[in-house]
Amino acid sequence: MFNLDASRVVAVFDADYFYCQVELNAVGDESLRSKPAAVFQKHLVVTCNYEARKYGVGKLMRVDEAKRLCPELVLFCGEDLTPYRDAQERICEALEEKLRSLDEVGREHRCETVGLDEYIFDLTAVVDRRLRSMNAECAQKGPLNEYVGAVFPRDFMPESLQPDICLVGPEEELRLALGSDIAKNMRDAAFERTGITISCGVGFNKMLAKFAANMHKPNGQTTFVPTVRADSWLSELELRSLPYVGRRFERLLSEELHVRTVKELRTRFDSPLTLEHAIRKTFGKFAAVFAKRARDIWLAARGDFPEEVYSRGPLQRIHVEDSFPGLELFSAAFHEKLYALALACVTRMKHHGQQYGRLPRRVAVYWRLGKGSRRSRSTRMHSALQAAIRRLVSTSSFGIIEQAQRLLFSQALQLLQKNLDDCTEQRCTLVGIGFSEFISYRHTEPSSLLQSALDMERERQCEAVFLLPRGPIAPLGTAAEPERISVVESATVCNERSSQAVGFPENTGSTPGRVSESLHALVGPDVCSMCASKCGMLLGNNDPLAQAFIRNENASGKRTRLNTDSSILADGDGGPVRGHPLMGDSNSATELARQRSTLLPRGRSCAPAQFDIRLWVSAKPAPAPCSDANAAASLVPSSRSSTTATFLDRWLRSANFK
DNA sequence: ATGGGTCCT
DNA sequence: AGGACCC
Repeated sequence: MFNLDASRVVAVFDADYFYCQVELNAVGDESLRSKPAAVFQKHLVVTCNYEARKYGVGKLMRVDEAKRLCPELVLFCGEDLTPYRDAQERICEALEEKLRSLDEVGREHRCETVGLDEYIFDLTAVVDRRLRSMNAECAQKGPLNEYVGAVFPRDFMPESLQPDICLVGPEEELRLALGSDIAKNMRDAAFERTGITISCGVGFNKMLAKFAANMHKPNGQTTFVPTVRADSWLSELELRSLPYVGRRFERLLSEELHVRTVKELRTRFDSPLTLEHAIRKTFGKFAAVFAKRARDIWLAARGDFPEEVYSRGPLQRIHVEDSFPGLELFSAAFHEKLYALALACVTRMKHHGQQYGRLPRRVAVYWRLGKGSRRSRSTRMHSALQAAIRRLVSTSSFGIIEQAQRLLFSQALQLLQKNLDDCTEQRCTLVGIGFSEFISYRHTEPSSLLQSALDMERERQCEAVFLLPRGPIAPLGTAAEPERISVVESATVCNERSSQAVGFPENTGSTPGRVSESLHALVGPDVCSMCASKCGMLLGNNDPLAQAFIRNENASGKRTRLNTDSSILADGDGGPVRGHPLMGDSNSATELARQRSTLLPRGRSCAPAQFDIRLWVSAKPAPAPCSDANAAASLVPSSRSSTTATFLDRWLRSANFK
């Protein structure tokens, strides 16, 4: 029986026959749009519209087969994903903006994307807001569960069976219904803006919402209501239908544990631990990997899937590849492919860099020999290539793109030769080039981060909120600032990846000299001095770190290194740090520096690359009743949050981030 | 399979 | 770097 967490409402949006819809929208010819159509890559149909499906055309079918089934099939080549990425961007924006407009307090919402055509939103906050105002306004009217769109299982199961029994309370059902209304509005908004139809599922978690999204396609919407019948529907599924059960996992579960269906898994393992132990005992070298999923799978088999909705983070890799029947390594044709890929990769990098202010540090090559698996090698970019990409992104004159293309081609070729020169003339069936390990040289995120901080403060419902894309972060300085909302900004230098891995406190020990050094090396003096001014403004002139940084910049203008924490300590005058929202009024500068220096990981060289701004909002619950009324009053100054808000508002205006 | 993506080990 | 997962 279901025993699921019903505290969230999640919507999964799935654009219908996505590539094909994008292509059909792009052609002017109205009459073409009603014809059977498909998008192919190489010899495969990768997606097709419902007209084509009537003929039996399907995904991953060979093009010749599809043509045979449907001679008048309209075909589009979809090997270049640019138009689909553009469409994705516009759909995401439309959905996100609509949700913000539906939110009574106008908060920003970021979706999670899966592939290019799937968008997932956590609607909980908006739904709960609505519920509260409904309760306030019309508590008398009684619950009105007006679902928008279809409802599973009610609308999908024969009526002849006994009445179904819902497994959650009326308020939970109402929350789903509110979610379905919000989702419908979002779909309509996206269609108006982009002309793309989207199917949608609403449920208490990503898994149930995804099941629902697949139930009424195309251009349909379904809400998954957990009922007795829904539960038995779920129990009949094959394990492969559960999230994270792929081909390998399915095979191991079947061969080693003899479970094939959700029902079998439910009855065989009465707790996540028994499943985990069975996996560890029998899965051999895969034990470690799949044992970790045991709890998720066990819960998923019961309709519960606690995984949160991840907001879309920055891209981790930009990569282009091409496959072919077989090309002799390092032949002229092979070089031509590689050269063309270099152009595609550099072009993508240019757009991404200009839009998000990011530059890559590593370059990778990918290849496949014969029927083997895809291999890869990566290396740090040559400085000439780095410089070329930097110019590519920050200037607009012609000729630069070709130079970047040539430099990328040459380093990719080198990398391939180093690893493949002793390879005896095998057929190469795939090559690819990619950039990774990005650094930011300009801020596009902070303004939305700040907006979120303001939103959160208005809402006051969070105990602790971190505003990084992902990953747990321990609160900083909570001991020193109990029972109030505070906003902390900090300059951080770190590689984007390690910043996510390490989290906030460790990286707070930024050493200004390294900021300066790496910024100079990466983006040149112009951007560097811009960052310097922002840094000073952000940290406030009372911050010893900022002072040291600015002094360092002003005095030398180049890479003098202010490298040790002790030098920062020495810079602190020990006086009170006033006006710094982190420290309040009671902490000394030396204390701040001490905290930071102890937080800095010893001997850990995380290549200082990114200059980043982090915000930290924490709203502690009211303190326990205090017998001393004066002491209580001093702990919780009611003006504090409005001071913070004012500070933030001012900051937002002055920062002038775009 | 295609041409991408993600995260974890 | 490779291998699991996702579309």
